[in-house]
Amino acid sequence: MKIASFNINGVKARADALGAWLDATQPDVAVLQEIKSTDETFPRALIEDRGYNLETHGQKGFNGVAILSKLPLEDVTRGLPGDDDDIQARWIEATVVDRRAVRICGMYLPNGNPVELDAGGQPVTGGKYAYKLAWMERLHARARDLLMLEEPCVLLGDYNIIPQPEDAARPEVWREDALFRPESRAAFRRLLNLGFTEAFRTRTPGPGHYTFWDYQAGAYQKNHGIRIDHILLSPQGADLMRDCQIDADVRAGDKPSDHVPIWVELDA
DNA sequence: ATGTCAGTAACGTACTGA
Repeated sequence: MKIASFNINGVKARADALGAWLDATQPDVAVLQEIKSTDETFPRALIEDRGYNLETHGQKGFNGVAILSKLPLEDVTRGLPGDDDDIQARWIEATVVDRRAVRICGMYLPNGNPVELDAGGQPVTGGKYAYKLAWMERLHARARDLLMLEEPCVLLGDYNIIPQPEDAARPEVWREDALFRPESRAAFRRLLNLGFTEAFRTRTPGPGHYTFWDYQAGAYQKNHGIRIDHILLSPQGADLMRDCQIDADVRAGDKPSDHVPIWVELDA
């Protein structure tokens, strides 16, 4: 079972690029982020005409996530638990059953910029950085509950976290950014420390592997990228891993997203 | 040195969020 994540930066603006990638890569399951579309205005035919089932969790103008799958999507839930007042569309879950049942959790983790800290160095309440860190607390709680099921589970998407200096071409540029601040990286480590495996790094160590390049200043041509899209596997999921790759060449296509897909192949 | 893009409100173009 090939399971992919792709921040497409606007599904309606990305019809050609998304269609071409689906045709070329043929994932069994894919999660999308930043669809920037409501459920009603999502271009469903783009997905369904290729034989995929589709579940969306959209929002007008920004954010928005979706899951598509060649097999049926079961037990679909929308929204990250833990804050009923949070209206941002950033989380969707579904179960896909082939030889094994796999729980798929697609996320668009908050960016968190600008970083606003008070005189004591604490994130300012109501600010975007505080929202990011609070969202990661809720993610930790959900991830802990999912681990207790002791089943193959995949948490994937745009984490908006640069885990280590080698995950940025120029880490010094990101030092004070919400994607690389110590609090953000510590929250990501706490997630891993629950017992999840970061799929890409079990197979490909070292610098130079990125999933995002800014549209500005020729970042892709200079390979000034960052690795912020990740796939985390529960222990039962990690047992099944066969491969994990970043489709970096997608960034060189026509009208590309600023992110590229990352995928994992499970023996499931 | 600078450099972009998608979507909104609204039909110009400034604004938001990345």
